[in-house]
Amino acid sequence: MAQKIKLSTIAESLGLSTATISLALRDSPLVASDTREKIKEQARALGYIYNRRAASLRTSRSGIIGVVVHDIMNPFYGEILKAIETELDRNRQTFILSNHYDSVEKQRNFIETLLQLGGDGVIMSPAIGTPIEDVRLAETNGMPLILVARSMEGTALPTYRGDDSYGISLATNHLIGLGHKTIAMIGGTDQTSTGRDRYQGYVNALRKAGIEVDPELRIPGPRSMQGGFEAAVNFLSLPQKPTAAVCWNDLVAIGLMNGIARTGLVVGQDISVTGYDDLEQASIAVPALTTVSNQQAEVGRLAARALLDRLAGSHEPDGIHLIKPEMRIRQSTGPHRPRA
Amino acid sequence: MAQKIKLSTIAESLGLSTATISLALRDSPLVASDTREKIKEQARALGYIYNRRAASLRTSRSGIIGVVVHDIMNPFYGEILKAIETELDRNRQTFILSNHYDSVEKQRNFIETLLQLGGDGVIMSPAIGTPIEDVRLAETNGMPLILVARSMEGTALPTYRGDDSYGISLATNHLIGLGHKTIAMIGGTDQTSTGRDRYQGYVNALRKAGIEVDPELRIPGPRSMQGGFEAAVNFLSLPQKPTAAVCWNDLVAIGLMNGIARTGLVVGQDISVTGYDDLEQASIAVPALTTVSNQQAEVGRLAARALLDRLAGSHEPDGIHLIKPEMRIRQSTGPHRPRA
DNA sequence: AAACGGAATTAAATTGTTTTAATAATTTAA
DNA sequence: TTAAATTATTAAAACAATTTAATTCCGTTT
Repeated sequence: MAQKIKLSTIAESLGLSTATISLALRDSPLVASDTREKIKEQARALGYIYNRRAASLRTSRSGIIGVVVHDIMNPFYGEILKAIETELDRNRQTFILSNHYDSVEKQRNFIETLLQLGGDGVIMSPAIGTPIEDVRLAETNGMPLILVARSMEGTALPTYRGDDSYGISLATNHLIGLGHKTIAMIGGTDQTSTGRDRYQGYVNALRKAGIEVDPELRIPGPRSMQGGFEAAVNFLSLPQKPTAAVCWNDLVAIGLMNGIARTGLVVGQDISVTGYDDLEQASIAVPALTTVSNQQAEVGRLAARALLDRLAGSHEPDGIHLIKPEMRIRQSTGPHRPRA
Repeated sequence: MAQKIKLSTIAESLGLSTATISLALRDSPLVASDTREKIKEQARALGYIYNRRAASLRTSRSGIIGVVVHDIMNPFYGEILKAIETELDRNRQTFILSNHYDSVEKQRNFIETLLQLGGDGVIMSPAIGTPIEDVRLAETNGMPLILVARSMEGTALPTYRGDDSYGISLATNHLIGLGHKTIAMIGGTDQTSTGRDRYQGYVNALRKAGIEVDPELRIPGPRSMQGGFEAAVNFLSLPQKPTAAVCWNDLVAIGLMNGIARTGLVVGQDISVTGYDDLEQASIAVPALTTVSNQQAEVGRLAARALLDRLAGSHEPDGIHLIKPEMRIRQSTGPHRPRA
């Protein structure tokens, strides 16, 4: 409970001014190197703690960057966040994390809080239905904004995400190549750009192969393991008797596989299933999941880099940057075999 | 890029002083209610943004609470975090989240950053080997600290976690009750309090049942799905031919089950497996996982509550608060059947 | 000895809010 | 009417740093 140590405490104890202390602690060449050392030593000895809010009040730079995504517990975002964290850490920026759970209001609250704290910038995966004003709010207050994983219509904001349409077409083509003709698409929503892109990729691949698109084979649903698990029953009782499923993501795929396994059918033989994302869990699942690597780490890294560059003054052109996904073939897919 | 709107901007535009504006915006009864309304309206119209760092410089309250755990991507912590988030949100506190990945240095950096930002308090799940000075650092600078999920020897800090010893003994007793005698314990470490407690619970249950404890049956390892998956081979080739495994947590258990399934053995019949935590995934796994609910949500909520209460001035007694876990019996465990 | 130049240090203004004590304006009581 | 009490508003001093322009202190050079 000793009184707070501040610049002036150090200054007085050494018979110097706060200006000198401030400069010295930030390694300014303006102060003689031996004084500098003496000051740093004293700061350490006294247990001085730099007061960022006082500093940032003066400099209007806080070193805080906000990151808001749908759900940090979702491993897909988790991997992106890890990459962002690494990149920001390396540049000694503090980051504040939040979920918006697709609530526009929660997202706006976050942006407001960040503005109040003097945040230097935001990386966000916009909530479904994000109004353009919320983006403006950040911008007009001088807080640059980068989008990640999802894009937003009607803005020219710098955006980093996987090429979903291409990625899903990879998975679909893989199944077509194995002889499957009745391929369902499980999970997810059409309310996000990602959703529309993924569905489009699936449709495109089928069309190109001359397979007719049957809207009944699209089973939307939660993007979670639970969602996939619950979709299994619907999927298996479709009158079209699909022999393969393209899933929204790995979580849905694993849930679906578990659901199918409960009925005694063998995934990879009776039914083929593909995932999306290539989470850590994908290679461990039983059977090991054929999926598409969405390059989360790269997406996150690029987004963070883009923000840091912008803060450093460089002004790269805005626009959507699509990262190319890659196919990972494992045991959950196999040659077509008609269903009983 | 219009100039910053601050209290004085509003003050001038209305011919009042900043003092009045400041008071009005915070609903002080000192200012007449019609002036108050006029001021709020004007603030809205001008797009005023409250500058928290200026305010907190004056009040030395920032509204920021730090939370640092081993790994936010780990669903176990995820569920705790979600509960903390809910509770803090409700009290309009901003929270800053970080992983320490059991690096004492990363953890200390976090504490320091938080101090610099004027954080009001910290909730942490201490990294393995956290030195007492790091805790003192927070305390001597007036930042109260609450431990969650793990405890720390030699401190009387308020701590909220599950009763691990009791929880694991529930699982072990369940297996003993099914007739199993050779029960391995898979995953985790003995370097944390949690680790020691869990091992103790296992040992106690065996002893009480008159079963000799064989240290060879303890296979420590990473607390991840991958860890469990890789432990499967070791587990199955133990000369003692265990028929059951108590796993560190659900992730390890699911990994282990997957590993076992790859060899053709059937979990729940040939081998019984228990998890710990009762994650969402547990009930979906194939077979559905018998596990122990660690009451994460309750643990997180209580920890957040404790911190908020402390910040509000109440001084509840310190010490460890153990939350009682509960058994969830599903299909991954079954009656003893000797191995070939 | 005066003038100069460079290096090291500092005075003082600034950042945007909160708060206390003081003042001004209004109402009530005597 | 005046004094007292109440209500509304504000001046000015914090809070802890940064930064610019000014100052002091040297040793050199003329």
